[in-house]
Amino acid sequence: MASNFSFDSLNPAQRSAVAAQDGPVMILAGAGTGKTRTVTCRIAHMLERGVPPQEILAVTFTNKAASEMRERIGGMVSKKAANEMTVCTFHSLCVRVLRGGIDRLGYKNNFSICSQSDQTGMMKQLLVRKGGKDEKIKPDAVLSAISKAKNKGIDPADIEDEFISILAVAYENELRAQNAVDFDDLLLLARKVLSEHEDVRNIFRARYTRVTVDEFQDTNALQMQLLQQLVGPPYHVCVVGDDDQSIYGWRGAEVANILQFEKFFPDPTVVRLEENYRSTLAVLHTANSLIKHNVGRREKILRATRKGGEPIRIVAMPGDDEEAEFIAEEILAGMGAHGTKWEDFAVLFRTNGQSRKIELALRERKIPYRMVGAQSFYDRREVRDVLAYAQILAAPDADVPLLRVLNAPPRGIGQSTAMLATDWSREHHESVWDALCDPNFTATLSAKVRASIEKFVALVAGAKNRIDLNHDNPAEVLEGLLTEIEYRAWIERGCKTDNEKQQRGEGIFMVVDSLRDHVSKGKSLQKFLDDSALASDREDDDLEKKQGVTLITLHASKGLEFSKVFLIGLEEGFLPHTRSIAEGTKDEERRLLYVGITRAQDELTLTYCDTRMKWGQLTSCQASSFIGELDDEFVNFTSYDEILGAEATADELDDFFGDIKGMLDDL
DNA sequence: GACTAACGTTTTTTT
DNA sequence: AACGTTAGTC
Repeated sequence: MASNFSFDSLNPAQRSAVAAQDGPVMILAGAGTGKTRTVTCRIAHMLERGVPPQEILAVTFTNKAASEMRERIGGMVSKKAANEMTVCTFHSLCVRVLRGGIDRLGYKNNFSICSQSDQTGMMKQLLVRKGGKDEKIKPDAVLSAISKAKNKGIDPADIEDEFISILAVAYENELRAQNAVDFDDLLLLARKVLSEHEDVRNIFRARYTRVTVDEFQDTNALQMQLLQQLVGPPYHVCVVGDDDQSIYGWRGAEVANILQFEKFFPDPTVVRLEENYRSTLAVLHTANSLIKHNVGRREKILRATRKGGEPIRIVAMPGDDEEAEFIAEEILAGMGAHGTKWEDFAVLFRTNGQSRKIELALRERKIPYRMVGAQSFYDRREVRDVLAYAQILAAPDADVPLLRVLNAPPRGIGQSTAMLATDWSREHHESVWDALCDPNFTATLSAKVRASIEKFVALVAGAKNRIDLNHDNPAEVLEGLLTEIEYRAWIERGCKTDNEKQQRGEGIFMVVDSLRDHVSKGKSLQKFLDDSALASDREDDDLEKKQGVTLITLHASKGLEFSKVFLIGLEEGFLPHTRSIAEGTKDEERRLLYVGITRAQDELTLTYCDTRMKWGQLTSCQASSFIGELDDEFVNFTSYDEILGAEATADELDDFFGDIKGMLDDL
């Protein structure tokens, strides 16, 4: 097989990772150590050795990562081989398992997947129904508790908190009644099918003889169990990750998977990639000095291949306004250097709310910028509506999407009617759709409402028949339906600005167009809905093609790199975040800062403020205790005033910063 | 059933 | 400060 990579381009550690082809392998890949290159080379080598591409499975965390990996391998070996491999997320792998085998667990094979917003909608209703109004608890909090329980293998009925348990049981019943599964169920049920049905398990074990898992530090307990079902002896499994970059513990990621890998697979070959090609020694030394404060990690020290570098600046700011001004001015000044591009700069922050002032300051100076992952495409109202229409065309029994569009646009079926229909459906153990179709139910309503319901039922049933019986193009049917109900006109009426009008119109168009695209590739409406439910919201090319300074949360920055990084708001309460201190997860906050620091290739500036506007109120802030943990060999302490040339003798400044450093050390 | 006014809330985010 | 939610009114 033709291949386009050579061992010569790899360092010894990377080479041994590529060479370790058999049995369990764990690659501990520190930040910037050429992880992706190593993994793709390893798979390319696998193909070169004659492993059939169909037998290779690579699991990633996001769809984006999956397509990137496929592309890179395609660049090294043949495109054909790359396309014959399975590269996907855990969840889409599970959909593959379940679309074929879920009937063994008593579900119908045309189950629908509950998205995040579907789940929240369902839980909101359950809270109302179960009298959760007085218990001041939010739907998302309940769902997160249920998710954690599911991941730990706890039965909903056995959840300790009684009220959560009641809700969890009701939630499970609700899903079951709608023949729907949530994201956790995908993993849970796939594991169940594989563990309880030897024939299914053997099919998959024979199908995939070589398994690679990327971003292994982000996997949860359930994903680990699934992996164990999927991989049998002789355990040709390779996991890649970095425990120091585990920042998703709050949503169930188990660092234990990587810390105790040998417990799950026997005698693994462990390879450490510690040679960093990304950052200067100054950046790396500072990052190392921070992460050393975490206990119970896989000991590894990143070595810089790039010596020296600009010192790290830690800048004290009087307030968040000055912080924003300062960064904007620094970017302008930095652009003076020859060959510098806007894309070289990134501003990293802990919470999305912190970006606002930065945005304003950049906009004032006409500095182009791109916000990563702020408003997700699939959270947009019109997108959710149109998808809901598509969902009920595929399966009208899905209550959540049905209720969503029942009166959007308004057609005389309001909340009270929706309530009656829901109650009726529960009493008769059927879906809301069934209730709407049931003359016994509609007979209980006023003639006016009955007429509205009949019209709606005819509308949906008609469209569905055109797809199912007539085999019309689902995209055209959906578009026709939207036109008929004048959906777009209704949405536009609710817009305040022309810009918003255009945005919403585009959203509608994009969903329909995406469906049309799927259909043209021979995929079903069902497949389109699966993909949409599992899609990462990073509305792909759009953001990547955008030019400008990057504004991004620390979480979203993992895996990226920038020449010049500003990390703002290094204050106690933000980083570490108040809530994480309460939850006792300060280690993870330290890793978060570590991830942020290691994004920088050349220059790094950390800032903190004395005061900050918080919820419309001026509050005073304290420098983050993490600052005191940084080794100061390559660190330059300074302040807004000093940089702006305020009067101060060198001695005074030394004393001042000596004091601050002393105070921080005492913390 | 639709519209408006007061109210309360506010970490990170993928599947 | 800004957003979404809810309660009250027409």
